[in-house]
Amino acid sequence: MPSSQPVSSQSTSSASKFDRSHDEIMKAAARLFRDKGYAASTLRDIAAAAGMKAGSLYYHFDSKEEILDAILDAGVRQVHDSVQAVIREGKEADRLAVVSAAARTHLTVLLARSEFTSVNMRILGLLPAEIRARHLPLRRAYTRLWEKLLRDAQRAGRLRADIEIKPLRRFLLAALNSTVEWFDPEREDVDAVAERCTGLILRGIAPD
Amino acid sequence: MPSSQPVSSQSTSSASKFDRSHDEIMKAAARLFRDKGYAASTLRDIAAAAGMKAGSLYYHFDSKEEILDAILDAGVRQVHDSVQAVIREGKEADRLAVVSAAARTHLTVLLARSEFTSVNMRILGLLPAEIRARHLPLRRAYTRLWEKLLRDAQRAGRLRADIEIKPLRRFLLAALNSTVEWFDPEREDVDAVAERCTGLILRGIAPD
Amino acid sequence: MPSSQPVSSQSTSSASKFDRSHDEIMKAAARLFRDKGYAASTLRDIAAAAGMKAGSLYYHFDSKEEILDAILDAGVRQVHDSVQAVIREGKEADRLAVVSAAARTHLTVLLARSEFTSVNMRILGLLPAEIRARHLPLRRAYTRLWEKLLRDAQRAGRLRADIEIKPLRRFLLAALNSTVEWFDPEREDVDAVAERCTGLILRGIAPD
Amino acid sequence: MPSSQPVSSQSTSSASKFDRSHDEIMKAAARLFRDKGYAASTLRDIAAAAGMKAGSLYYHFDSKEEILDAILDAGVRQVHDSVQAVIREGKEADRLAVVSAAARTHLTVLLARSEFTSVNMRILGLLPAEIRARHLPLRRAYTRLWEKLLRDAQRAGRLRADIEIKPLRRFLLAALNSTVEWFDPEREDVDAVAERCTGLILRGIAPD
DNA sequence: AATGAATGAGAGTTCATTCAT
DNA sequence: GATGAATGAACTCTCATTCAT
Repeated sequence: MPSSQPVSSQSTSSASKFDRSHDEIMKAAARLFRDKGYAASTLRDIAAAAGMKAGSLYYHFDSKEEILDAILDAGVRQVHDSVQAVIREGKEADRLAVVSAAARTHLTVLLARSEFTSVNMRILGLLPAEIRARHLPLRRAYTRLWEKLLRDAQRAGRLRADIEIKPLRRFLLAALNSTVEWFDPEREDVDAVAERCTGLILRGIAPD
Repeated sequence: MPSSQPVSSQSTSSASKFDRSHDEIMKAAARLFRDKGYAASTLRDIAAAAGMKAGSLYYHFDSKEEILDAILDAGVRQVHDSVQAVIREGKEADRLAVVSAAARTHLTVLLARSEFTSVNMRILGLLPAEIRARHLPLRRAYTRLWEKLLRDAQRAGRLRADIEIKPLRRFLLAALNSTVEWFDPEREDVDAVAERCTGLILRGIAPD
Repeated sequence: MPSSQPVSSQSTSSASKFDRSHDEIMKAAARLFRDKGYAASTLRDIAAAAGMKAGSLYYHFDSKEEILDAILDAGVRQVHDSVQAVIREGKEADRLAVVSAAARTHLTVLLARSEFTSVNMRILGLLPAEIRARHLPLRRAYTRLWEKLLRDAQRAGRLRADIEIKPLRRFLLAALNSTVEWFDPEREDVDAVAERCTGLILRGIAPD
Repeated sequence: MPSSQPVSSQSTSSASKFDRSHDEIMKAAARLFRDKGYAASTLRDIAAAAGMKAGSLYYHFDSKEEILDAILDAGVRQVHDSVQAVIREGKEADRLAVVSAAARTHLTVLLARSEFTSVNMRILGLLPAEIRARHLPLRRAYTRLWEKLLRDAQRAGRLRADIEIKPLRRFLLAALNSTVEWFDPEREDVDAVAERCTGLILRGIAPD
């Protein structure tokens, strides 16, 4: 049962000590989950990375799984909301340009803005079915957002007509998410990567 | 120190008892590692899936890590050799057609032929740096194979001239590998998927 | 790398909970190691004897071997310091009387005062060379203490002149240590045993 | 229930393959038990040292414990018989000289002639009470042999009158056995060691 | 709000033992 | 006579979790 406690992306100084620790834990856990996976990340690791001892985590979360839930939840919410905003803003624009903008946004949130979104993309598929199931509804909402976007583009004649939407959406998002595997924020620029990726997705590799 | 004991893809009845058990263990472990990750897969799980008890695994492997090493090694070797063969056969053919064929082969091995290749693609990035390092040389050989293939195509004018090879290779392989996340062998046809993927990669989603 | 945390011989009520448990574990382990050997003593045995569960030992020690190290270290330190004190006090006394007093002290520490010293004497020789090597320096310091003591006595003409020091020291200490094999604190008096032993060592069994 | 299969001290070429393997196992096991203790010596180690595989041991012995029993048994029997022979030969001789000869013989068997005797001296005290109990009768026979020898010497006025026999026997044998801890056959001569030891035991360390 | 100290379940691993070949 | 292959029990060790302080 993922809940939607608003995760303060930047722990403002006005936030309570509780909220700050809460965020610290989630960020620390997210980084570990993303880098080593859920099972391989111990609560002692997480606590240490958050500047406390393992037992203290239980003041903020009821279990390791609850930390994971909070992270997964926040991660999907963040891309979803960001991409939805872009789509809304693009109401009048060229449909293909919106697809392109949405892809760029997805990549930006994934690679630069949220430590939570990348956790989703990287480890959700490896988690126990039971946990995954809890997060399906939210994921579905996001995939439906994309399928609608793509269907609109196709209807507007801005997408190759012979492409089936659902498989396309799957491939498209998976391809975007796969950047997580090799992207290194210290060596690369998110915008440049986004530009390249969308370019490839729109026009492919073959010469015209 | 990954070694290259040839893993008999199908345990023939002629193989010794040792070889059959050895293969059974590797396959069982590969399936579990791919589905739940390395840390979350227990030796008891693996043994049960291979039809034996946990202690018996040690007659065949010295440690859990050694099982992993054998799997990762076999997985890379298999795609590498398959794709290399395709490239060799395509000596005279159109360079872009060879890229397309290589992609199809990569996908086929990944999704249908080898239980070991998919383990690589799915969990290598989550493994401890120390383990990952052991398998880097082999991975490098495979990525170099692709980069050469792509560079040749570009020189032949069969690839958009403005694309940088290394980032392209990264995105291309990651995109192909991402199919592992959603591909369901019981509901989909590998060839159809390969066709769609290569189509998208070659020409993109935008209408001409 | 044996360290020298002072082991409180009697866990005073003023000691912290940690220190009390730490000592309890060392004492329990020492008794078991001495009676059954290192390999035959399980962590469950030790934990039970110390009033806790196996896993809890790891809050106090990093491994079974570390417990052993701490015990061996404490054991040698205790005889060494006790005997050294006796030698210092005997500065002015008859050299042979000091040897005799040192032997008595060695026996007293070994049989009555320290649960750690007897572990050394009984199982050190059976431990893996690697472990033994770690404790050699400390052992050496103790044997040198005795050799100096004996040499001084010989120079003072209080020891048969034809005896070689090193072999004597070896035989002497081994003979004293061998009492551990049969001494039963419930049936015998340490002082009486010490008296008999030193008598035999000084004058032998033959009538004058 | 220790049995008395005659252990061929030197595997004569006339011995059957069975007997040779049987002896090989006992010797290999004895060396390991003496050097590392019973619990720390694995059947795989023993088998390897005897030139076979673990499972093969069961063709010769029913269990690890049975190997131990055979070794302990043979060890005591050997010193017992050797010392008894010396005593018999010394019927007419000076009682103290016989004690001295017995000690020399004990040391020779212990350090040079039998790989089985030293096992007894080194690890019997660490074994489970249940095993130890099985070998008590034989040990008793040996200690009684010595006590009689010493009592005779004392009655003949060749032993200090104020010495109690039983404690003396305990100390004497333990002291002799303690040589096992430091004796190195490659660096020392058994006879020389025996000479020194008996000298010390007879006359002590103090000058006359 | 956090920690020190402990726990119990289960992890990877070892090993005496078995048995078909 | 001996081995290859397996087993089950028990080992050392890890970890999520608890709770008094």
